[in-house]
Amino acid sequence: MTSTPSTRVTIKDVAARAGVSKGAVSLAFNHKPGLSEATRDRIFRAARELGWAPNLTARSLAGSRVDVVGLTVCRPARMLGLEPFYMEFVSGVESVLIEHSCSLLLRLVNSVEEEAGLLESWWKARQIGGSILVDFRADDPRVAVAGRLGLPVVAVGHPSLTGGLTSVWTDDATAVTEAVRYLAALGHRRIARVGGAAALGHTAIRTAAFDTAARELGLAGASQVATDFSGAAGARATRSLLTAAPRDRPTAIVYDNDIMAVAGLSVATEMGLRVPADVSLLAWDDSQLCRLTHPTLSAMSHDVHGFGAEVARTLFGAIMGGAHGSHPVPTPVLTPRGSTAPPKV
Amino acid sequence: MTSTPSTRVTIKDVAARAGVSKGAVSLAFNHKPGLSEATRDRIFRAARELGWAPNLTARSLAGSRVDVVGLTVCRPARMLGLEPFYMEFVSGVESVLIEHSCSLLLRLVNSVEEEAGLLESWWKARQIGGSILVDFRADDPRVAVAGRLGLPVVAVGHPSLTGGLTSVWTDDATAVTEAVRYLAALGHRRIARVGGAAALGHTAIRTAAFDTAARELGLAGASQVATDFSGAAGARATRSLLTAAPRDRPTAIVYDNDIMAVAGLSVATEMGLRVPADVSLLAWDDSQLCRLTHPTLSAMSHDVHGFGAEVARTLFGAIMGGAHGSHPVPTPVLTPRGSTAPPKV
DNA sequence: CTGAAAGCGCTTACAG
DNA sequence: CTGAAAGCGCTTACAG
Repeated sequence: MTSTPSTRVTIKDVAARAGVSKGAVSLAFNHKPGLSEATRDRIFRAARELGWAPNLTARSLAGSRVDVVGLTVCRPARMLGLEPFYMEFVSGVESVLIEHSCSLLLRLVNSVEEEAGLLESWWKARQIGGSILVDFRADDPRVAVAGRLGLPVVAVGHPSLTGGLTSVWTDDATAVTEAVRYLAALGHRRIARVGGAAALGHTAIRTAAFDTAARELGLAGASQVATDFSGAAGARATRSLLTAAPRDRPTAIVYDNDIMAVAGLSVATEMGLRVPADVSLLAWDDSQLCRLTHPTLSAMSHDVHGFGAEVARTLFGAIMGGAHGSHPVPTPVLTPRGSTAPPKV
Repeated sequence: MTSTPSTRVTIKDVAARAGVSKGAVSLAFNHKPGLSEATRDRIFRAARELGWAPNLTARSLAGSRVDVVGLTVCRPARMLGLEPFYMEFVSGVESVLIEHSCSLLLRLVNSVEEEAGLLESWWKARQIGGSILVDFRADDPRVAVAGRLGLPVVAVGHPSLTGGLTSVWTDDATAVTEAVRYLAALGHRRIARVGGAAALGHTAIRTAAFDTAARELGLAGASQVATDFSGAAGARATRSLLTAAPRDRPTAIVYDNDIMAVAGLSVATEMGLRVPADVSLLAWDDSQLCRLTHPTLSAMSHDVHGFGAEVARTLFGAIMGGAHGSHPVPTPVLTPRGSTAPPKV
């Protein structure tokens, strides 16, 4: 055991100890050809003995690549903690980053403008090699910024929102349609949707799809309301929907995430309505939360971890210069549980 | 508007445009004395016109500091998404980092050993200027690693767990004691605790405090069980507790987080028990989730965002070379809601 | 108050 | 298959 010297050991020390040049050490650690097996071994042994690892800062400066990818998230902090979606998404991203010894630079921001500015700073400061972009809005400023800078990105969102950037997306329109058809097939006619933040592109897509599906099925009693994704907003929306006269009241409600569905379930219970006998509830995203309620919540489920992994994989493609176009991931599928049933009328 | 040149602009270009040396530009951007107001202005104008920002990679190499702090989290990904605690904690950390233009490097890992190794890699690779350490275990290897490397850290955990590292901690023992006393004051004698992962130091502290409090109050029917913090485990533990014969069954249950309390509430409902008439439930951490259930959950509440902010502040102190010792943050306080009441016997 | 030079720790052609 | 040199974009003494 060699004790760690108090002064930092550098590539020079390793080269000296192995009896080679700095260049040779560099070749060995970057797995490049041009070294004999024996030399390579000597170098790695010397490095191990000295406890040396390449200084990634220096490597970035000298080379070109940066082993860090960015992720900015623009949602109120209080709400984020309650969206199981994000942490699962991040864990999926991480699972792929780790294979590339790459790290995730995370930042919570307050506006898309700030988000666009941060992207530019990070890129100009060479802090990131690429970035993941989520929560697209109409005319999102990040599209132009990424294009102008030549920043490698992967946009999480439908191609219609992400202006030609490389994208990975979920077919929300199809999923919403399936949700509505399922409830209609159970016999529901008055179906409501408690949607997410109206400013987000994917909310708009779901809203349009819901309208279309309701029209095609001739559902006169269909209605929608936008919220901010919070449990409190979901509760409020549900309360307002359920206080209508029984003959106008929806018999089924679809939610845009699962936290609002959980809140909606409480409201229904508190109002003395039985779920699913009096009202059916359908959640979205389907985290573990949906299996913790009573009754359990039916949901449109989604492999969020896998989604994150696919996004990371696509980003590496973009950084390497490949990966263009749009990459759909599997559409959320209906998972019926205890909160949906034919209406009892 | 100057269009952005396709080749990267550097400090040299800015210096040339402002008619000064690179050193002068450096002084200006680091807010160091030694430049006339006029020169400073010229430099900033030139930088703005060229759209230049310092390359942080080069700055780190040349200087000493690194504007990135690390955070490793060792919990199963699936569970993380459901712990509102983490995202709120991270958002608190971010709120302080932003003031220092500092970024957060996040990594999910699978073991403390991996965590300790990662810390060493990050530090040796000069990727971080310091790190936040959470979820301490008995004989945690990170204590030695941080000490040996001289890595500036702040350990989130009771001083008895963090081996002399600078620490920020919550007085869990006092909070547990308050929880037990409150339930006892309501008249409960058979109180159970559904704890978190046994391997974690703070779980051990809570377990010991619960035992002591129960003994001091002469609560013969007190019992505890360890879980993995997941809703599923919380549900299982609750079901097992509540299937006991009525005269042995606990009349109150304290949980180590709120997701398990939510799961416990469902189980009680599903078993036909009324909350709080038949059994009182007390959650921990108190995210928004506790206000979304029916009845709402009483909880030991905690400013998790503020906790994260304090941790980040302390870390900056440690990086600057100050900040030693242990820093307690406010103890969680009891927030009574609809899930606790005197036992109906 | 300012300029020229050395150096941070690597990588990358380019010679040998 | 290996070595010596230049350069990545900054900061920091050290002269002037």
